[in-house]
Amino acid sequence: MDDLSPLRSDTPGATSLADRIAEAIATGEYPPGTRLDEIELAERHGVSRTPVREALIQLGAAGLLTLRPRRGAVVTEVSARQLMEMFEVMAELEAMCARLAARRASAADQQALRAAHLGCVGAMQAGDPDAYYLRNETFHHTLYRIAHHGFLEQQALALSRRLRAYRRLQLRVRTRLSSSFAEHQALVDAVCGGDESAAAQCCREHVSVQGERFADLLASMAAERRA
Amino acid sequence: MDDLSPLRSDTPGATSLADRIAEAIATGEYPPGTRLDEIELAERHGVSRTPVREALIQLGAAGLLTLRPRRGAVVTEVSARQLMEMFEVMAELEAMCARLAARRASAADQQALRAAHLGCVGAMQAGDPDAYYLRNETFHHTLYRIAHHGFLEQQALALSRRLRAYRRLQLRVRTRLSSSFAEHQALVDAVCGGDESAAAQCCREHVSVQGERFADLLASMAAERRA
DNA sequence: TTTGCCTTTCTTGTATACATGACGAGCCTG
DNA sequence: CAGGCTCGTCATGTATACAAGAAAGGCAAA
Repeated sequence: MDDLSPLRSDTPGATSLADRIAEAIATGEYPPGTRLDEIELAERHGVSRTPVREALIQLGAAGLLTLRPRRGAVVTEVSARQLMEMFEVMAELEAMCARLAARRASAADQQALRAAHLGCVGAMQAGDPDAYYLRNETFHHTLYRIAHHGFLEQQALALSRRLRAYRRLQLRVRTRLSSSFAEHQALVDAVCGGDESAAAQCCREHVSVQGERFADLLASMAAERRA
Repeated sequence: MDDLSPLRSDTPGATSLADRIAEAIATGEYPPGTRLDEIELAERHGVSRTPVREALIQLGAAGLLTLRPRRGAVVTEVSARQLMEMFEVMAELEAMCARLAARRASAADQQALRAAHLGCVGAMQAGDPDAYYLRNETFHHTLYRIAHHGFLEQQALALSRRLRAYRRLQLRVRTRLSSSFAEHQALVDAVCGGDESAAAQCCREHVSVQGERFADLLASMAAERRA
């Protein structure tokens, strides 16, 4: 579990209130459009409204919540179009990571990427979607890290967090897993082979495909929710 | 003046407290490393500590401030390396904007970009650095807008805000103005000519050059400050 | 019955009081 | 005299009280 925002808590064990709420959003406990009541959150977490408000503001700044003055906080609803756009930017950031990784990754870095990829494969073969979700996240985070570009890593992680709830929905689409594998494999090969443009292109396609699938899924879910 | 974060205030005239503090950071009133005292800010703005804290948290999430628990908020200090990295990501985002703009910009959009460019030229010829700073900002914001990609525009604006204080320092480097002009001109031509890759490449170079110059400047300023 | 206004209630926004941890000054000791 | 420890002071973190706007429900009039 990665913590929210650069201002990381001093005590590694204790996750911040904002993190816990973000986690609840990511897991779908608070679906998009859910209105978050400050008092309820305060009681649930055993604190007063003040820290709750501060957490909500943080999440609002991160884009996970939409705060309307005097009207409370709701989990940000993103349209299919917006989601596509977010995935497009994510693709570009990851492509930049891939390009840099192909150029800069050390042998150990390459090994880490391969290991993360194998983790995905294992989870896929075990047919464990939850494990795959986590392994896949690790794989992408590994890519960000081995680009050796601190700020880019931060930005990629931030956007990745914001898309987390939607990425989780990917688990429902069974066919995505195997095709995702092939795409990861190509990326690993390109990065380890030092082929910058191939790595970048791989990434763009991989994430873009995800974006399209998610947009479809979201649209169908929205229809489902209305029914 | 653009407002901070997607949660924009309801009353257009009234700038939020966070915006005012951000402005003070951008203008250099609070240089990097400055410690912001909650009580002092509260008194200065005629409010209590609560809204001040909320503003600080917002700015912390945006990256302008670094909040350490129990140790207060300081204006984020970025190293020359970090600054370079931020400009590199900015370049990539702008390149994406340029690529999209070259593909999607309408005649009116192209006209708007040309107009913004002429504004820069006018300010440059008038020898008014402050005006140039504003016109230049408008030019870039216009580019973001005519890419017709809402989320990308948001991201670009956010990073642009974060770099604002450093962009302002550009004014000191006299020679930047004229070379900046040529770069802008090339970008305008590429976008209006619909040449995606040329537009993107232009942007990357333009912003990267800025990044390098700023890194130099920052290093010299840091040395100056220590003396 | 429906529509518009008013009132009521509830939530958010702000202020203030209190608790707690950090930093520094001063003292004691080696 | 130097170094470390302790205590005091102050800023931050949290809780609570109060103010004010928004939404919902009821009442009256058409």
